[in-house]
Amino acid sequence: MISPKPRVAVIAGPTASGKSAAALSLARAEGGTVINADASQVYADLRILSARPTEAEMEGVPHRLYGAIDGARACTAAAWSALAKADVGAALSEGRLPILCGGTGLYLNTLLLGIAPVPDIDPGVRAAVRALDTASLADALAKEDPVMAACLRPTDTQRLARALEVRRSTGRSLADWQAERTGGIAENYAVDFQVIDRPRAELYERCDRRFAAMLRAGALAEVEALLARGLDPDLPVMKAIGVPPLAAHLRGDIGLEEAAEIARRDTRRYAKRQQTWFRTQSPRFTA
RNA sequence: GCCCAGGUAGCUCAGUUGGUAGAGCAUGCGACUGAAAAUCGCAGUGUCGGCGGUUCGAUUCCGUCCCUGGGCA
Repeated sequence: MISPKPRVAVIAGPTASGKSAAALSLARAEGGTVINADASQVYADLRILSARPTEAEMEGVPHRLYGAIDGARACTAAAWSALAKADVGAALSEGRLPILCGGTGLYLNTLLLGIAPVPDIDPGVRAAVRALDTASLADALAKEDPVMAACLRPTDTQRLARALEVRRSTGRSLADWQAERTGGIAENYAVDFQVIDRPRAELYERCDRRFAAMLRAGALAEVEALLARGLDPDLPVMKAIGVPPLAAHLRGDIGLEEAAEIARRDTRRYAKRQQTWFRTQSPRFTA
């Protein structure tokens, strides 16, 4: 006797495509709980700049993982996945439809398909690795893990650092770890995966308009408050789109219009990357 | 009206001691396994302001005209 798998909805797509609105209407129609799948919207410090839905918009519909993590901490794909997994289960046990909504493809793939079961990295190792510059990372990795070094470009700072910290902290190559993927939930559910997209020009226009609205809504004050915390500039919150240029403006380094220009540009680039991701990296589920 | 500085890729500019040109940014395409709104890769484009002249050959030298900016009147 096979019981039908519970349904889990996923609404993915590039930024400013209208995912949140789509998730809301689905949630209202079917009694759902919206679970954030966006790497920046998880941070409490980024309400405006991450385009988190407002209290008024969320009215009457349970929302999870929006602003759930303090900006002083770095979320990760696996950490988010664990939280989301719990919220999916909780929603189902309440008889509600879990609706994963967001634009971070890596997070969604981690939750749905699993990820290499690499243990936590030793903090000392991590600190030492991240202190290295790109060339040193490439050199070190070539010596300590030639297999991974061959897989990566010698300019890809972030992946080089990840590969090196894994090798040093676990004694195994990341290539070995990645041969395995664990923790994916897709098999246990009927995944209703949909990508919301729009023509490039229209999407870019929406991005531009939305950034102007963010400024009107107090984006500068949000960045000012963030800066006042004196956090490590390498933290994800500090690197979210719009934060670096607005911070530069608040420091008096660039004009507001220049800062806005950079933020709009970065948003457009990001939207493009997301379109490529969802086109080529989305899991295919057959109903 | 005169003098000076410029007119080269969508933008800002570099360059060619004469052999039809290149960076950055933008744009397009892509990669993506624990920082992913991150990190990284690839690609295209030009009547080199117009018209003449010199030359085997002019975007480059000369003349002239037009346009822009600045200065002087």
